[in-house]
Amino acid sequence: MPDAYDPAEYVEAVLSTVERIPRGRVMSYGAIAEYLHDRFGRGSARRVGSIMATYGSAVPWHRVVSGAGRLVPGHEQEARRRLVAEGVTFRGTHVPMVQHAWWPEDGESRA
DNA sequence: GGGGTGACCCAGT
DNA sequence: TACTGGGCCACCC
Repeated sequence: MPDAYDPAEYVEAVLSTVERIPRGRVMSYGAIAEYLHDRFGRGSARRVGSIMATYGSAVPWHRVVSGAGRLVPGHEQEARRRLVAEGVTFRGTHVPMVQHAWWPEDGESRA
């Protein structure tokens, strides 16, 4: 398909995806990149991280963690506080992804 | 146009 | 379990 790819649109997609993460669930940068890659044909975990660093403040950024379940660098305390309040369990300093990982098409009765 | 950088990820040691 | 190296891709000098 032709290049109908619009950078601003990709940013919107990332933010809107993060907003859809339910309370008590988390998504990794790589998962978001992979999910959006199906529609945009582009994108990488690094790009998602970069976008979150710039525009993340407008969305539930604490629900986005690394693939290994580590919290956002520089905001670990804040992120942990919010996640615990939402019922997320911790194993040491990281989130057990196998238990809390979420996927857009899963658990959401699509509108 | 070229090179450094980053809220990443995976495999190998 | 923790660290390292290579790959990745868009952004910013």
